[in-house]
Amino acid sequence: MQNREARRDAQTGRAGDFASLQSGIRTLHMQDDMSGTAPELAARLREAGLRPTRQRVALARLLFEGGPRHVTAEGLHAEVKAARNPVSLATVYNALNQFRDAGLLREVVVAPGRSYFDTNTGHHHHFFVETDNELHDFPSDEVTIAGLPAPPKGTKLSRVDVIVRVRR
Amino acid sequence: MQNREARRDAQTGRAGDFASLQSGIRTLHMQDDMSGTAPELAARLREAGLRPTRQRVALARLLFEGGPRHVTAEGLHAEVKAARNPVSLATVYNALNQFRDAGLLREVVVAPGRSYFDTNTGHHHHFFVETDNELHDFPSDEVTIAGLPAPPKGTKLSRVDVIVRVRR
DNA sequence: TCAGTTATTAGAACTATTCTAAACTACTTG
DNA sequence: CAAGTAGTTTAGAATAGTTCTAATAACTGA
Repeated sequence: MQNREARRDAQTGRAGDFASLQSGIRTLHMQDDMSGTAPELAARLREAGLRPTRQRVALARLLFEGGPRHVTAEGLHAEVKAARNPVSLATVYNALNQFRDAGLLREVVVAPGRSYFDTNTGHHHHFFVETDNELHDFPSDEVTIAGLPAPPKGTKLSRVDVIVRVRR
Repeated sequence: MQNREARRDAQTGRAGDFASLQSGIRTLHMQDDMSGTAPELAARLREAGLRPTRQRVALARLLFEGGPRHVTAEGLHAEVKAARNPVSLATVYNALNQFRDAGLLREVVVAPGRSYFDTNTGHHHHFFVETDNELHDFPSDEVTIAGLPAPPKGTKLSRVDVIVRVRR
Protein backbone atom coordinates (compact mmCIF):
# COMPACT_ATOMS: atom_id res chain seq x y z
CA MET A 1 0.00 0.00 0.00
CA GLN A 2 1.37 3.30 -0.95
CA ASN A 3 0.26 6.20 1.06
CA ARG A 4 -1.15 8.71 -1.25
CA GLU A 5 -1.34 12.40 -1.05
CA ALA A 6 -3.15 13.93 1.80
CA ARG A 7 -6.59 15.00 0.81
CA ARG A 8 -7.03 18.12 2.79
CA ASP A 9 -10.46 19.54 2.80
CA ALA A 10 -9.54 22.60 0.89
CA GLN A 11 -13.03 23.80 1.60
CA THR A 12 -15.05 25.85 -0.67
CA GLY A 13 -12.56 28.62 -1.18
CA ARG A 14 -14.01 31.73 -2.62
CA ALA A 15 -10.98 31.81 -4.82
CA GLY A 16 -9.93 35.34 -5.50
CA ASP A 17 -7.05 35.16 -7.94
CA PHE A 18 -7.37 35.35 -11.71
CA ALA A 19 -8.04 39.03 -11.74
CA SER A 20 -9.51 39.54 -15.14
CA LEU A 21 -11.38 36.35 -15.63
CA GLN A 22 -12.91 36.42 -12.25
CA SER A 23 -14.03 39.98 -12.48
CA GLY A 24 -15.63 39.21 -15.79
CA ILE A 25 -17.55 36.45 -14.15
CA ARG A 26 -18.45 38.60 -11.23
CA THR A 27 -19.99 41.16 -13.51
CA LEU A 28 -21.99 38.49 -15.15
CA HIS A 29 -23.15 37.23 -11.83
CA MET A 30 -24.16 40.58 -10.49
CA GLN A 31 -26.28 41.32 -13.48
CA ASP A 32 -28.13 38.15 -12.82
CA ASP A 33 -31.43 38.58 -11.02
CA MET A 34 -30.21 35.94 -8.60
CA SER A 35 -28.27 38.38 -6.52
CA GLY A 36 -31.01 39.93 -4.36
CA THR A 37 -31.70 40.67 -0.77
CA ALA A 38 -33.61 38.36 1.52
CA PRO A 39 -37.13 39.20 0.26
CA GLU A 40 -35.98 38.96 -3.32
CA LEU A 41 -34.43 35.61 -2.62
CA ALA A 42 -37.67 34.44 -1.05
CA ALA A 43 -39.53 35.40 -4.19
CA ARG A 44 -36.99 33.60 -6.25
CA LEU A 45 -37.40 30.45 -4.21
CA ARG A 46 -41.16 30.64 -4.51
CA GLU A 47 -40.84 30.94 -8.26
CA ALA A 48 -38.80 27.78 -8.21
CA GLY A 49 -41.60 26.05 -6.36
CA LEU A 50 -39.79 26.00 -3.04
CA ARG A 51 -41.21 27.45 0.12
CA PRO A 52 -38.93 30.16 1.43
CA THR A 53 -38.29 28.61 4.79
CA ARG A 54 -35.89 30.11 7.26
CA GLN A 55 -33.35 27.43 6.34
CA ARG A 56 -33.57 27.82 2.61
CA VAL A 57 -33.37 31.57 2.79
CA ALA A 58 -30.34 31.40 5.05
CA LEU A 59 -28.62 29.09 2.59
CA ALA A 60 -29.65 31.16 -0.40
CA ARG A 61 -28.19 34.27 1.20
CA LEU A 62 -24.86 32.61 1.73
CA LEU A 63 -24.92 31.31 -1.79
CA PHE A 64 -26.24 34.23 -3.76
CA GLU A 65 -25.63 37.43 -1.88
CA GLY A 66 -21.97 37.77 -2.65
CA GLY A 67 -20.06 37.02 -5.78
CA PRO A 68 -20.14 33.66 -7.52
CA ARG A 69 -19.04 30.70 -5.46
CA HIS A 70 -18.26 27.03 -5.42
CA VAL A 71 -19.40 25.24 -2.31
CA THR A 72 -19.48 21.74 -0.96
CA ALA A 73 -22.30 20.56 1.26
CA GLU A 74 -19.99 20.25 4.23
CA GLY A 75 -18.53 23.67 3.62
CA LEU A 76 -21.91 25.34 3.40
CA HIS A 77 -23.05 23.52 6.49
CA ALA A 78 -20.06 24.86 8.38
CA GLU A 79 -20.95 28.35 7.22
CA VAL A 80 -24.54 28.35 8.37
CA LYS A 81 -23.40 27.00 11.68
CA ALA A 82 -20.81 29.75 11.97
CA ALA A 83 -23.47 32.32 11.07
CA ARG A 84 -25.53 31.05 14.04
CA ASN A 85 -28.31 30.10 11.72
CA PRO A 86 -28.16 26.39 12.23
CA VAL A 87 -29.42 24.12 9.52
CA SER A 88 -28.99 20.38 9.65
CA LEU A 89 -26.65 18.70 7.23
CA ALA A 90 -29.54 16.75 5.73
CA THR A 91 -31.30 20.01 4.97
CA VAL A 92 -28.19 21.43 3.37
CA TYR A 93 -28.06 18.42 1.08
CA ASN A 94 -31.77 18.64 0.35
CA ALA A 95 -31.58 22.32 -0.42
CA LEU A 96 -28.54 22.02 -2.65
CA ASN A 97 -30.21 19.26 -4.62
CA GLN A 98 -33.42 21.22 -4.91
CA PHE A 99 -31.62 24.39 -5.94
CA ARG A 100 -29.72 22.42 -8.54
CA ASP A 101 -32.89 20.79 -9.84
CA ALA A 102 -34.50 24.19 -10.05
CA GLY A 103 -31.61 25.51 -12.10
CA LEU A 104 -30.33 27.85 -9.42
CA LEU A 105 -27.10 25.92 -9.05
CA ARG A 106 -24.99 23.69 -11.17
CA GLU A 107 -23.19 20.66 -9.85
CA VAL A 108 -19.62 19.97 -10.88
CA VAL A 109 -18.03 16.64 -10.08
CA VAL A 110 -14.29 16.96 -10.18
CA ALA A 111 -13.02 13.85 -8.46
CA PRO A 112 -14.49 10.77 -6.84
CA GLY A 113 -16.34 11.95 -3.78
CA ARG A 114 -15.76 15.61 -4.56
CA SER A 115 -18.68 17.48 -5.88
CA TYR A 116 -19.09 21.24 -5.90
CA PHE A 117 -22.16 23.35 -6.33
CA ASP A 118 -21.54 26.36 -8.49
CA THR A 119 -23.70 29.46 -8.16
CA ASN A 120 -22.80 30.45 -11.69
CA THR A 121 -25.32 28.69 -13.88
CA GLY A 122 -24.32 30.46 -17.06
CA HIS A 123 -22.15 29.04 -19.76
CA HIS A 124 -18.66 28.58 -18.50
CA HIS A 125 -16.09 25.94 -17.81
CA HIS A 126 -13.69 25.06 -15.01
CA PHE A 127 -10.12 24.94 -13.94
CA PHE A 128 -9.52 22.37 -11.28
CA VAL A 129 -6.27 22.54 -9.34
CA GLU A 130 -5.83 18.88 -8.48
CA THR A 131 -3.09 19.44 -5.96
CA ASP A 132 -5.25 21.51 -3.69
CA ASN A 133 -8.82 20.90 -4.71
CA GLU A 134 -9.46 24.41 -5.90
CA LEU A 135 -12.08 25.04 -8.52
CA HIS A 136 -12.21 28.19 -10.65
CA ASP A 137 -14.61 29.30 -13.33
CA PHE A 138 -13.67 30.61 -16.67
CA PRO A 139 -16.19 32.00 -19.13
CA SER A 140 -16.96 29.99 -22.21
CA ASP A 141 -17.06 33.10 -24.38
CA GLU A 142 -13.46 32.78 -25.36
CA VAL A 143 -13.57 29.05 -25.76
CA THR A 144 -14.81 27.37 -28.86
CA ILE A 145 -15.24 23.68 -29.15
CA ALA A 146 -15.50 22.56 -32.73
CA GLY A 147 -16.02 19.19 -34.31
CA LEU A 148 -17.93 17.43 -31.59
CA PRO A 149 -19.48 14.29 -33.06
CA ALA A 150 -23.25 13.96 -33.05
CA PRO A 151 -24.69 12.41 -29.90
CA PRO A 152 -25.46 8.68 -30.05
CA LYS A 153 -28.77 8.22 -31.84
CA GLY A 154 -31.80 8.49 -29.69
CA THR A 155 -30.13 10.91 -27.29
CA LYS A 156 -30.28 14.64 -26.97
CA LEU A 157 -27.58 16.95 -25.76
CA SER A 158 -27.78 17.88 -22.14
CA ARG A 159 -24.61 19.89 -21.76
CA VAL A 160 -20.90 19.92 -22.38
CA ASP A 161 -18.52 20.07 -19.46
CA VAL A 162 -14.93 21.07 -19.94
CA ILE A 163 -12.61 20.64 -16.99
CA VAL A 164 -9.06 21.83 -17.36
CA ARG A 165 -7.02 20.00 -14.77
CA VAL A 166 -3.83 21.59 -13.55
CA ARG A 167 -1.36 20.93 -10.76
CA ARG A 168 0.92 23.09 -8.75
CA MET B 1 8.98 2.54 -20.68
CA GLN B 2 7.10 5.76 -20.97
CA ASN B 3 5.84 5.70 -24.51
CA ARG B 4 2.45 4.20 -23.97
CA GLU B 5 0.74 7.55 -23.66
CA ALA B 6 -0.35 10.37 -25.80
CA ARG B 7 0.69 8.75 -29.02
CA ARG B 8 -2.68 8.58 -30.68
CA ASP B 9 -2.55 11.47 -33.00
CA ALA B 10 -2.48 10.44 -36.61
CA GLN B 11 -5.57 8.24 -37.33
CA THR B 12 -8.93 8.50 -38.97
CA GLY B 13 -9.60 10.80 -41.85
CA ARG B 14 -13.35 11.11 -41.72
CA ALA B 15 -15.47 10.58 -38.70
CA GLY B 16 -19.15 11.01 -39.46
CA ASP B 17 -21.49 9.18 -37.13
CA PHE B 18 -21.06 7.74 -33.74
CA ALA B 19 -20.81 4.11 -34.86
CA SER B 20 -17.85 4.73 -37.11
CA LEU B 21 -16.15 6.66 -34.35
CA GLN B 22 -16.55 3.70 -32.07
CA SER B 23 -15.04 1.30 -34.57
CA GLY B 24 -12.19 3.70 -35.12
CA ILE B 25 -11.45 3.49 -31.45
CA ARG B 26 -11.58 -0.28 -31.46
CA THR B 27 -9.05 -0.50 -34.28
CA LEU B 28 -6.78 1.81 -32.40
CA HIS B 29 -6.98 -0.25 -29.29
CA MET B 30 -6.19 -3.52 -31.05
CA GLN B 31 -3.06 -2.09 -32.55
CA ASP B 32 -1.89 -1.08 -29.16
CA ASP B 33 0.75 -3.26 -27.55
CA MET B 34 -1.45 -3.47 -24.49
CA SER B 35 -3.61 -6.16 -25.98
CA GLY B 36 -1.29 -9.13 -25.30
CA THR B 37 -1.64 -12.58 -23.94
CA ALA B 38 -1.00 -13.51 -20.33
CA PRO B 39 2.81 -13.58 -20.51
CA GLU B 40 2.86 -10.32 -22.42
CA LEU B 41 0.63 -8.77 -19.84
CA ALA B 42 2.92 -10.00 -17.09
CA ALA B 43 5.85 -8.31 -18.80
CA ARG B 44 3.82 -5.17 -19.14
CA LEU B 45 3.02 -5.16 -15.47
CA ARG B 46 6.63 -5.68 -14.57
CA GLU B 47 7.60 -2.74 -16.74
CA ALA B 48 5.15 -0.67 -14.78
CA GLY B 49 6.86 -1.73 -11.57
CA LEU B 50 4.08 -4.07 -10.52
CA ARG B 51 4.65 -7.71 -9.70
CA PRO B 52 2.63 -9.87 -12.01
CA THR B 53 0.67 -11.65 -9.35
CA ARG B 54 -2.13 -14.04 -10.18
CA GLN B 55 -4.67 -11.40 -9.22
CA ARG B 56 -3.19 -8.56 -11.22
CA VAL B 57 -2.76 -10.73 -14.29
CA ALA B 58 -6.36 -11.95 -14.04
CA LEU B 59 -7.57 -8.37 -13.86
CA ALA B 60 -5.28 -7.23 -16.66
CA ARG B 61 -6.63 -9.97 -18.91
CA LEU B 62 -10.18 -8.89 -18.34
CA LEU B 63 -9.24 -5.31 -18.92
CA PHE B 64 -6.87 -5.51 -21.84
CA GLU B 65 -7.50 -8.68 -23.78
CA GLY B 66 -10.62 -7.56 -25.59
CA GLY B 67 -11.50 -4.22 -27.07
CA PRO B 68 -11.44 -0.99 -25.11
CA ARG B 69 -13.61 -0.88 -22.04
CA HIS B 70 -14.99 1.22 -19.25
CA VAL B 71 -15.22 -0.58 -15.95
CA THR B 72 -16.20 0.20 -12.41
CA ALA B 73 -14.50 -1.49 -9.47
CA GLU B 74 -17.68 -3.33 -8.56
CA GLY B 75 -18.23 -4.45 -12.12
CA LEU B 76 -14.72 -5.78 -12.52
CA HIS B 77 -14.97 -7.52 -9.18
CA ALA B 78 -18.11 -9.28 -10.35
CA GLU B 79 -16.31 -10.36 -13.51
CA VAL B 80 -13.33 -11.98 -11.81
CA LYS B 81 -15.71 -13.74 -9.49
CA ALA B 82 -17.75 -15.00 -12.43
CA ALA B 83 -14.53 -16.14 -14.12
CA ARG B 84 -13.77 -18.26 -11.04
CA ASN B 85 -10.62 -16.34 -10.45
CA PRO B 86 -11.55 -14.73 -7.20
CA VAL B 87 -9.91 -11.50 -6.21
CA SER B 88 -11.00 -9.50 -3.22
CA LEU B 89 -12.69 -6.19 -3.71
CA ALA B 90 -9.85 -4.43 -1.92
CA THR B 91 -7.41 -5.88 -4.40
CA VAL B 92 -9.55 -4.78 -7.31
CA TYR B 93 -9.47 -1.24 -5.96
CA ASN B 94 -5.73 -1.42 -5.31
CA ALA B 95 -5.03 -2.76 -8.77
CA LEU B 96 -7.21 -0.23 -10.55
CA ASN B 97 -5.51 2.59 -8.70
CA GLN B 98 -2.08 1.19 -9.43
CA PHE B 99 -2.87 0.65 -13.10
CA ARG B 100 -4.14 4.18 -13.30
CA ASP B 101 -1.06 5.57 -11.58
CA ALA B 102 1.10 3.59 -13.98
CA GLY B 103 -0.71 5.09 -16.94
CA LEU B 104 -2.37 1.85 -17.99
CA LEU B 105 -5.82 3.19 -17.23
CA ARG B 106 -7.48 6.54 -17.07
CA GLU B 107 -10.12 7.41 -14.51
CA VAL B 108 -13.23 9.28 -15.54
CA VAL B 109 -15.58 10.69 -12.93
CA VAL B 110 -18.97 11.29 -14.42
CA ALA B 111 -21.26 11.75 -11.45
CA PRO B 112 -20.98 11.77 -7.67
CA GLY B 113 -19.99 8.27 -6.66
CA ARG B 114 -19.66 7.08 -10.25
CA SER B 115 -16.17 6.66 -11.46
CA TYR B 116 -15.10 4.59 -14.45
CA PHE B 117 -11.72 3.25 -15.40
CA ASP B 118 -11.06 3.52 -19.11
CA THR B 119 -8.62 1.19 -20.83
CA ASN B 120 -8.16 3.73 -23.56
CA THR B 121 -5.42 6.02 -22.34
CA GLY B 122 -4.99 7.91 -25.60
CA HIS B 123 -6.39 11.34 -26.31
CA HIS B 124 -10.12 11.19 -26.47
CA HIS B 125 -13.21 12.49 -24.79
CA HIS B 126 -16.49 11.07 -23.54
CA PHE B 127 -20.17 10.90 -24.11
CA PHE B 128 -22.06 10.16 -20.96
CA VAL B 129 -25.66 9.06 -21.26
CA GLU B 130 -27.04 10.36 -17.98
CA THR B 131 -30.27 8.46 -18.18
CA ASP B 132 -28.63 5.08 -18.16
CA ASN B 133 -25.09 5.62 -16.97
CA GLU B 134 -23.44 4.64 -20.21
CA LEU B 135 -20.06 5.99 -21.10
CA HIS B 136 -18.69 6.09 -24.64
CA ASP B 137 -15.40 7.28 -26.02
CA PHE B 138 -14.89 9.55 -28.92
CA PRO B 139 -11.50 10.48 -30.31
CA SER B 140 -10.22 13.97 -29.80
CA ASP B 141 -8.85 14.23 -33.31
CA GLU B 142 -11.90 15.89 -34.72
CA VAL B 143 -12.44 18.11 -31.75
CA THR B 144 -10.62 21.36 -31.37
CA ILE B 145 -10.81 23.46 -28.31
CA ALA B 146 -9.64 26.96 -28.95
CA GLY B 147 -9.24 29.92 -26.67
CA LEU B 148 -8.62 28.19 -23.37
CA PRO B 149 -7.29 30.74 -20.93
CA ALA B 150 -3.82 30.20 -19.50
CA PRO B 151 -3.71 28.09 -16.34
CA PRO B 152 -3.60 30.02 -13.08
CA LYS B 153 -0.05 31.15 -12.48
CA GLY B 154 2.14 28.62 -10.79
CA THR B 155 0.23 25.68 -12.20
CA LYS B 156 0.92 23.42 -15.12
CA LEU B 157 -1.59 21.71 -17.33
CA SER B 158 -2.44 18.19 -16.36
CA ARG B 159 -5.13 17.39 -18.88
CA VAL B 160 -8.37 18.60 -20.39
CA ASP B 161 -11.49 16.53 -19.93
CA VAL B 162 -14.49 17.04 -22.12
CA ILE B 163 -17.66 15.24 -21.13
CA VAL B 164 -20.63 15.58 -23.45
CA ARG B 165 -23.69 14.76 -21.39
CA VAL B 166 -26.75 13.50 -23.18
CA ARG B 167 -30.07 11.98 -22.15
CA ARG B 168 -32.39 9.56 -23.77
C1' DT C 1 16.02 -22.64 -0.96
C1' DC C 2 15.41 -18.83 1.82
C1' DA C 3 15.14 -14.22 3.41
C1' DG C 4 13.15 -10.12 2.59
C1' DT C 5 10.11 -7.38 0.42
C1' DT C 6 5.63 -6.77 -1.60
C1' DA C 7 0.84 -8.19 -2.25
C1' DT C 8 -3.62 -10.06 -0.78
C1' DT C 9 -7.39 -10.48 2.20
C1' DA C 10 -11.49 -10.09 5.37
C1' DG C 11 -13.40 -7.14 7.82
C1' DA C 12 -13.44 -2.77 10.16
C1' DA C 13 -13.46 2.03 9.28
C1' DC C 14 -14.31 6.07 6.87
C1' DT C 15 -16.55 9.60 3.79
C1' DA C 16 -20.15 11.39 1.36
C1' DT C 17 -24.80 11.21 0.79
C1' DT C 18 -29.61 9.63 1.34
C1' DC C 19 -33.35 7.77 3.99
C1' DT C 20 -36.78 7.48 7.92
C1' DA C 21 -40.36 8.87 10.57
C1' DA C 22 -41.46 12.11 13.99
C1' DA C 23 -41.85 17.00 14.96
C1' DC C 24 -42.51 21.38 12.98
C1' DT C 25 -43.92 25.39 10.00
C1' DA C 26 -45.63 27.94 6.05
C1' DC C 27 -49.52 28.57 3.41
C1' DT C 28 -54.61 28.15 2.71
C1' DT C 29 -59.41 28.30 3.85
C1' DG C 30 -63.22 29.34 6.62
C1' DC D 1 -56.93 34.37 12.92
C1' DA D 2 -57.78 29.32 13.99
C1' DA D 3 -57.23 25.23 12.08
C1' DG D 4 -56.15 21.91 8.69
C1' DT D 5 -52.83 20.09 5.71
C1' DA D 6 -49.24 19.56 2.89
C1' DG D 7 -44.58 20.60 2.56
C1' DT D 8 -40.19 20.90 5.41
C1' DT D 9 -36.77 19.97 8.86
C1' DT D 10 -34.33 17.08 11.85
C1' DA D 11 -31.41 13.55 14.34
C1' DG D 12 -29.93 9.58 13.68
C1' DA D 13 -29.85 5.30 11.13
C1' DA D 14 -28.75 3.46 6.75
C1' DT D 15 -26.39 2.97 2.39
C1' DA D 16 -22.75 3.23 -1.14
C1' DG D 17 -18.32 3.53 -2.48
C1' DT D 18 -13.74 3.33 -1.21
C1' DT D 19 -9.71 2.94 1.89
C1' DC D 20 -7.37 1.15 5.92
C1' DT D 21 -5.57 -2.51 9.19
C1' DA D 22 -2.84 -6.10 10.40
C1' DA D 23 -2.42 -10.89 9.69
C1' DT D 24 -1.24 -14.18 6.03
C1' DA D 25 0.54 -15.44 1.56
C1' DA D 26 3.35 -15.10 -2.48
C1' DC D 27 6.90 -13.22 -5.62
C1' DT D 28 11.89 -12.32 -6.39
C1' DG D 29 16.83 -12.12 -6.20
C1' DA D 30 20.71 -14.23 -4.30
